[in-house]
Formats: sequence, structure tokens, C-alpha cells
Amino acid sequence: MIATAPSLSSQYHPQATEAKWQDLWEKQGVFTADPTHPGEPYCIVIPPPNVTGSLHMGHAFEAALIDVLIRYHRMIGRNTLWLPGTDHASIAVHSILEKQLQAEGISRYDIGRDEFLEKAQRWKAESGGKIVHQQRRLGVSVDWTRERFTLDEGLSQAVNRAFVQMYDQGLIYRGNYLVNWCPASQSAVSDQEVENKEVDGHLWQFRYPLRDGSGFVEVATTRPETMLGDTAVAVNPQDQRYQGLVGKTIRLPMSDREIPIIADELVDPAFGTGCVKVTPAHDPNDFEMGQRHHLPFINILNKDGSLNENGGSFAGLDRFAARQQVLERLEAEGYLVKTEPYRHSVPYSDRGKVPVEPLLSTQWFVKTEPLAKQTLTFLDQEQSPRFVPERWTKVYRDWLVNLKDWCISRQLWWGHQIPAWYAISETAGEIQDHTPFVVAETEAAARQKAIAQFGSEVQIQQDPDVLDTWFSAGLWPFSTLGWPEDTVDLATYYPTATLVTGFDIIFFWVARMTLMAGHFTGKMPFQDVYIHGLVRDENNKKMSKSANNGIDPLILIDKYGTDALRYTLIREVAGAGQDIRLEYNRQTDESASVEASRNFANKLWNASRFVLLNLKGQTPQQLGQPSIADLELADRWILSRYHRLVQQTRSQIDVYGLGEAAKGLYEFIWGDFCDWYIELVKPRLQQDGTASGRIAQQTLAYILEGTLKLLHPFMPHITEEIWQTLTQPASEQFLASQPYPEAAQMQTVTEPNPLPVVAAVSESVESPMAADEAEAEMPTDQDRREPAAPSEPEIHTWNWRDAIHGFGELPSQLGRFLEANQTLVWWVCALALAMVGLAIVAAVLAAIDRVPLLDSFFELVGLGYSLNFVYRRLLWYEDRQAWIASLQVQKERVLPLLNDTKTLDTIAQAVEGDLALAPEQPVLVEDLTNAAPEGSAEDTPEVYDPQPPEKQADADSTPAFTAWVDPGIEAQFDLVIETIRTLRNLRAEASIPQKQTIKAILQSESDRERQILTAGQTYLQDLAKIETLSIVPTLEGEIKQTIVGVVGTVQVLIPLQGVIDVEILKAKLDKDLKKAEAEIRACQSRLQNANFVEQAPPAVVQGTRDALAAAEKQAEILRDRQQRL
RNA sequence: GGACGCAUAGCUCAGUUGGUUAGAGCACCACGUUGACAUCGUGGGGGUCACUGGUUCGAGUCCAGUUGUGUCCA
Repeated sequence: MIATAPSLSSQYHPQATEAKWQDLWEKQGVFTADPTHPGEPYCIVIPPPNVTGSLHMGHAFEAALIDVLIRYHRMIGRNTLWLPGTDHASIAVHSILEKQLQAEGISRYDIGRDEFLEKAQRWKAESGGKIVHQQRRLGVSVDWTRERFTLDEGLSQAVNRAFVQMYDQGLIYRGNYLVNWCPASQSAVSDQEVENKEVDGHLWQFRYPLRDGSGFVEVATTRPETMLGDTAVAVNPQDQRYQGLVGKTIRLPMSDREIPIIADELVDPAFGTGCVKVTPAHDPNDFEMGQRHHLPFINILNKDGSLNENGGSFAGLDRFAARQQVLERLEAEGYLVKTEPYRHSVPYSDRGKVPVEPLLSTQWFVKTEPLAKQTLTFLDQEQSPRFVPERWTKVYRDWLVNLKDWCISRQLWWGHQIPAWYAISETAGEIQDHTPFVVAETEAAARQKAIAQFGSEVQIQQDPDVLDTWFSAGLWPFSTLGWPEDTVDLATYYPTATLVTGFDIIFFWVARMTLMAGHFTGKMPFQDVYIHGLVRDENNKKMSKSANNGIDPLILIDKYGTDALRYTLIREVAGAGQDIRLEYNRQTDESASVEASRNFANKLWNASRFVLLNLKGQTPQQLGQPSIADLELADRWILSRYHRLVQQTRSQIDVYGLGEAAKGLYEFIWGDFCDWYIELVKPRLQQDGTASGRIAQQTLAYILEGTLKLLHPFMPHITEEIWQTLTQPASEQFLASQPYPEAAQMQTVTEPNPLPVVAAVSESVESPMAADEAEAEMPTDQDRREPAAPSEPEIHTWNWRDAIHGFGELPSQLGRFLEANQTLVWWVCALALAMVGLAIVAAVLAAIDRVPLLDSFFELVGLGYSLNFVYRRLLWYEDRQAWIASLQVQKERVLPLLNDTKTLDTIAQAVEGDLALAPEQPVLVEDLTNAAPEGSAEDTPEVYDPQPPEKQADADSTPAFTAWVDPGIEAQFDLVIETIRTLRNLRAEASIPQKQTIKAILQSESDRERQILTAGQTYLQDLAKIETLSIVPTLEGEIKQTIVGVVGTVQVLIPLQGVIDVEILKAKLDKDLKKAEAEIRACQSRLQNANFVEQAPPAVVQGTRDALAAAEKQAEILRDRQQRL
């Protein structure tokens, strides 16, 4: 089952791998929730897809987002449940089945309700099965044992309970009102199922003769056929033109009816003639007027959209045919005044795709106002639920405020049949609008109630209609967890943590759930609502079924793998809730962006393959973790980058920044880990059996395992596959249930993946100094010989920040003084260290812990650094003399700097930075008077700033990880990396073949820069193919033909041999010089502006000064080279 | 008509409370294939930050307006 390293193919094959893990995860119940699991519950209920057809890209996107959240929370130890399920989609399934029947030339009435429902069940099994299959292919970590369907028995029981309760509480009523009627499905539909479309129609004007023969009024309409149902003409009471007409009557053309002219505020005097026809049974506005003025309601339509007997001679005609004929008659009889083109919006049925008709009928309604009020209280007083992004709160709130009563009955068969039974024996054996009824959860209960009311002979019949699908969907977050029963699941996982859905569904669903949940559970059903954007196609259009521009996710999965598709969708998300666009070629079914993610998967695969091959079959556990004391610069660097990544990934996911987290992982894996770290350690791995090689192996294994965990929520399959191969765990162990990495502290490591000391630490130590250091800093021998991992040893190491902060605990006077003069702190430290050092030199053979007064000091600063310092500065007579001399210089410098604002941490990090130089690469200090730490070197422009202020602030804000995340180390490494880049660039410019090794010179007057470069010397040589590298303070002798570049204040020179095209060298210099000069001009112009110098923050001004100095230095170097050419 | 987004390289998008020379991936150009990866590596070219005005020492970033585009609601 689990591969071993040598058998790994050089290409990642997602298909087999993904199927394997999907199968195993499910078989082993990895995602089966357990209410007794420790940790705070974290539950998401799936937004149930319709059982109509199949999943589209929007579902894949949503599933990917939820799965990242779920897998992440599972790994950070939350008691996690993702509950899957599907929705019966009453009207959608209905119209599909009716179309099928229509094709056979029959209607649902021909086969009857039972057979129709059987067909629907078969459809559900087929379509639902397809959806579930697709969800599995997406790798969703749902708990299949808790899968729900809205028509399941439990959920149906919940629906009945909810209906009966609401009816008993007066929140559901039955009444005769105007509803949106869809003639295609022959059912009422809710406002939300109506889509307004702009259409090019006409505006017709007719004249209606006044009864008294004194003239006409002219009315305008877009639906002339409705005039057959007119029961009034209305004008605005303020309209001067028609004041005299109000109260008169009109003789309706083609009818013998006489109708009044009424005055109503609703009439817009500016529309048409300012005089409108009123058809209360066929227009929502007219309906209101009809009620206000007690007009008759004349319904002219049958349920199929044809005209009924009220249409007179037009009866039986379809509404559109009737429109034509009515117009012809009006024209013939001289009532038609004007026909003009008119663009207006027409309500269409979402499902039936035909214009809906406002129709008067008896339906069931939910009285929404009391529910909305309660929900608004939650929103306004408790900010619940919390919308992400926040702006959707307004949309949600506006809708709750403007909510109208909700028509919940549908004249369909597929769905929850309304639990109301009519006493048909009271109304001639059939259901009529006024037939009395009882509402109950079951037929038996209904019969009892009916008997109590109407006697034992009563005949009852259930309401044939079903409930709006959204009624049951509104109960989804709690009905799926067992409501109305008091289940353990409900108690544990409700309210759920987050609802993830699209904004188009806020009204349909989100608000329905909050209304229902507020009422039935007294709680909001979820804490957060994460509203994601929609998936747009290559033309920036929303992907939808109706636009027929959807893409089947399985096509892309088959081509590139699930992980690649998921990763693409996630990384496209910027911030929360932004729309994403998916590149796609419909001719070839290819997507450039998904291909890029596939390549990323392959990159990770091959990097892992490299690591596995070089671990020689050892697992990370067998290898143990590297000793801090033995880490080389590159190791410290990648560990710093890694811990930064851990911190960053966690905090981004915590605020729903999934796209940013995904991109961060990409950059780390491809950039830091593959391009740099792996390349850097290759030579170390080739030296078999060396301590350095072993540290590299340990670090590689540690970083790889941690990175797999970090990436797992985004790319679950490939990470599981590699992790299994890497760690070779016992069966039934899965990456999916491993703890997510935590940002560790170096000082006291208490995280699940600590960096314990390797067993045989002394073997890996090269210098006696380092050995002593390890002895002093690390846990006892006994501790060290314990097997790695679970014991979570405490690791102490140097930390200058703490060391210096420790001085704050000195007697208060001194503490205050130091607080006020932080720059002095470094100097005081140095002085104290000098004393320590001299004491050690004086008693060089004495045991260290016998030196008086030292114990407490070592506790403060750490023995390690003291020894290192002594080794470097005090042990040798010449160095000591030089150092003492430099102290004099420092003293002169420090005194005027009492007001310097540079922070303590900067100094601490600068000093700490020095320490990071690998122990086996002793620093050659050519000029100790220049060896001043950063911050005191006002007279020597130290333009290469190893502590960018923003990085520092970053680290400072979260002290928990300051120890591993080391901006000083990272800054040092940046100089090495930039120097390598410059060398490579120069090679390319000079057309030096990539295989050819070369000679290179790095010149810098800065002692610090030379130290860093010296520490990184082997890296420079390996990655820039350098045979001999000189790092010098000044250039000696004239080198004739060189190509030169500048990084920081480091001059990078490659001497060239043979015939060289001088023009190439010149062009290179010109280009660089131009850049530097542009920079100089920009900085100068700013610094010459007095307002800038006075008003900008000092750090910014200083930054500009430093930049100017750097640019000037660069320009100087470049001009010098130009002259020499 | 109302509300809410978006507009930065050829394409898809980053760009934090305003502060160095605006970044990444894809695409493009040059070179490179004996060992992690050609689904790759190294290097390079490419931007009037939609437009106009304002605030500011300083605007891709803040404000107002214009244009284009998209979504939702009428």
C-alpha cells in the first residue's frame, strides 16, 4: 500500500493515488465524527446540492473551501464534523420529470401521484448517486455515516413538527392572495424563484369612454389582455388634470361592465398618461388598490395560463394569443390610441422559464415579521451571525427588514406534503377554498382532531400540495443533527461554526435558516457566514446552468487531478469572498491555471522524492531532529522561514484568508525549499556520513514533514501519499488526523513537533567550543539519550533579546537608566562580556563554573554566546588588543548616541545575527575598528540593513515565535541569495557556459557584509559555480577584464579570460549606473524637500538617507569600473 | 432606477495603517538535459497602476467625480 522511496516515479500520477486515499479514508472512518472527541466542536453542514443533474464548478469551489476549513480545524484538534447531504429540489425535479412525461405524450395526472413519486425516487437515486460520486472525487472529508436527504424520515418529521408548531403559534396561515404563478409548472412560486428580465415589449395606450359620454380617459399598459379583468381606473389624487374625473365611471370596452375612476397615491402621474387601469386579480399594485377601495377581484386566467370564462369571447385562448386578439379588437373598435416600443422588465419563473402571472389563489403562508424581528435582534445586539466579508451583513439586514410573507405551498407532488387535512365531508367531498381543516403531525393525529371537531363520520383528505423546498432547507442546520429529538449530535455540534455559501443564496437560504433557527432553537444556527464569490468563465460571466457555460469539474480532475483543481480554485481567492475566474479552453478542455497547479504538485512530488532518496530509508522519527548547536546558516535560515510560514498559514486560515495561505505555501515550497535549501544542501548530502550531512537530512525531513502537514488541507491526496512514504507509519495512521504544525519557540519548546536533541550529539560536534556550548545549553545527557519526539524536551539557547531584557531586572535605578538609554545597553553588555572574557583568559584552565560571579551572568546571556564571543574576540592576544582598542572607539561613539531611537531589539538582533555564523567557519576580522555593531555606526554608512523594520515589527508582535523566526538570519541570507543572483546574472551577461567554473571576487568595505559572505562562502561557490572566491575589503592590483555588478555595497567581480566584447561590459555598467543614478535623484529630491525631512517619520527619512548612501556607493563603484574599462 | 464589487505587465491576479526602484504565476525571449523535477533549471524583456480633479512633504493605496465592467435588488 505505502510506497518506498526508490520505487517512486519521477512523475506524480494523481488518479490512482487520489482514488486510493479517498477509499481508505472512508473505509477507516477517518472523518467519522465522535461527539466525545476532545476539543471545541467545529461543525459545518454542507449546503445541500440539488438532486438535479450534477455538480458544477461552483460546487467544486465551495467544497474545496469547506474542506480546507474542515481539515485544518480537524488537524488543530477541534472536534470536527462536516455533515453531507442533498436537497430534494421540489420544483426542479418536478419540471424534469414532467418534461420526460411530456416526451411520452402523457401528464403526471395520467400516471398518478404514487407512480410519479416512484419515478422521482428513481431520479433521486440516480442523480443523488452521481453527486455523491462527484463529491467523493473532490476528496471532501465529510462524515458519510451522517449523510442526510431532505425527504428522509427524520428530516420529514422535523418539517411536520415545525409546520404544526408554527401553525399553532399563528405563524402559518392559509389565505387567498396574489401569488407568483408559473403556468409551466402550474404551481405558485416564491418571490425568490422569480427572475426579472429586461425585454423589448410595447406600451399600448387605449381610451376608455366615460359612462356619461363626456369623453375618454387614456390608460397605458404592457399587458392589454388584463383589461378583461379591470375593475377600476385610477389617478393620483394630486394630479390636477384628472381632479374632475374621480368618482365618475367608465364603460369598459368589449364588456358591459361599468367601472369607477378612483384616486390612489400609488399612481405615478408621470407614467404614461398618469391614468392607470386597475386589475386587482392580476397585478400586485392593483391588488393593494383593490383591497383599499373594495374593488371586485376578477380572475381571467386558468392555471395553465389560458383565459377562463371571464375572458368572454377570448376564453380558452392562451394568454399571449389572447393579447394579440384583444389588441386587434380594440384597434378595430377604435379604442387603441398608440403603440410604442417599450423596454421593461418581465418576471420570469426561475424554473419554468416562462413569464409568471400574478394570480389570486388560496395558499399557505409564513408570517415572517415576528421571525424577522427576532433574527434582527440577534444581528443588531449580538452581531450574530457574523458575515465574512462583513459587507454582506447589510444585504442580509436589508432583506430581513423588507421581508414580505412567504408563500410556502407548491402545487406539486415531489416534496413534503403539507400536514393539513381537510374535512371534505363538510364541503361535498372535495377540498374547496373554505373547507375546514386540521393541522397535525400525522394522519392519525389529524383524524382524532377532526373527529373531535366534526364527529366520527368525518371524512378527511390531506392537502395535496407540498411545501417549498426552502422550508425544509431552513431547518437544515439542526434537523440534520437530529432536531426535534435531543440528540448528542445536536447538543455537541449545534450551533454550527461556519456556513460557507454563495451570496446569491443569502435570501433563499441563509436568512431562512436564521429565521427558523431563531424560532425553534433560540440560537443562530452558525457563528460565521463565509460568503464566497462565484466562479466566472473565461469571458468574465457567471458560470451557470442557464448560460450553459459551466465546466464539469470531473473533466479537469481527470486531466490534472483533484488536488490541482482544488488548489487552483483556492489560490485564486483573494481576501475573502472575491469572485474567481477560471481559465479554460473549451476546444481542448485545458486550463492553464489548473495545469500550473498540477506542475506544483509534481514539483512537490519530486522534491519529496529527492528528500526520500537522500534519507536512505530513514524516517524523520528515526533520524531525530537536529541539534540547534549544530545548525548551519542555511539550516537556521530554512527553519526560520518555515516557522514564519507556520505562523502565517495559521493566522491566514483563521481569518478565512485561504488564497493567501495557499500562495504562501507555494512560495515556500517552490522558492525557499526547492530553489534554495535543497540546492544548498546537495553537497552536504553527498559527503556520506558526515555530521553536516546528517543535520541536513534531519532538517530536510523535519521541514518536509511539517510542510506536508501545512499543505494537507489544500492538497490532501498528494500530501497523504508522500507523508505515508516518508514516515512509514503503522496502519490506520493518516496525515489527515495528524496535529497541524505550531509555531515553536526556541527557548522552551512545547509544541507537538519539537526539535529535540539528537541522540548522539557529541558525534556531530566538531569544535570543542561547540561541544562545551552544547553541554551547557542542552538538556542533560540522560535527556538526550531518550528517543526523540514525544518527550518534548526543553531546549535552552542563546537569545540576545531576552538576555538584554534581563538587565531590566537589575536594581531599579540601573533598569530605568537602561530603559531610557537603550543604545547604551549593548555597550554595557559588551563591557560586561569583556570582564567575563578577561576573567576566563586569566583562568583559562579553571573550570568555568568556579569563576566567581559568573553563574548568574551566564543565566542572563547564555554561556554559548559568551564562549563564542571570547573565542572570537578575546582568546588571542592580538585580537584582544584590537578589541580593547575598539572599545575605546565605541565609547567615543556611544556617548553621543544617548538619544538614538533605534530599538533594543534591533541591537539585540544585530548581535544575535553575528552569532548565527556557522561555528566551523571562523570569522576573519580584518579590521576590528570596523567591527562595530549596527546602530552605532553613524559615520560609516551601513547601507545593507539586515533588519528591515517591517519584518522586525512582524516578529515583535508575536513573541511566541521570535526565537525561531529570526529576521537577522533571514536578512543575512538575503545578502547571500542576492549575491548568488548577481553572480549568475553576470555569468549570463558574459555568456559563460553554465557548466564552467569561474573565479570571482567580492569586495566590500563593510566588515559585516564580508562576515556574512564568508559564512555563506560555500553556498556562493556551489550555487554560482565558483572555483575560487575571494572576499576582500579593498581591491588590490588592477584586474583588466572583469564584468561587475553590485549588491548592497558589495562589488561583485568576475575576471574574464580570452577575447571579451568590451561593449557587453560597458552596456552592463551603463544599465546599472542608470538605475543607481535614478535612485540617487529620487532620494535627493525628497531629502531636499524641507517638509519631507521635518514631517515624515524619522525612520522613513533615515531609510531614504540610507538608500541614498547605498545608491551613491553603487554609482561610485560603477563609475570607477567604467573608468577602468 | 437603487445597492455592492472590480479596473495594476499580453493573460490571471497580489500590493497591509499612504513611505525606497510597483510584485508573483502563466505566456514571451535567450541559454541549459549524466541523477529530485523539461510537468524542470538559470537569466532576461515587459507596467502612463482606467480617466479627471482633490487632500498630503509624499497617492497604485485616501476623498470626489467620470468611464468601462460585473453581481444582486427593483
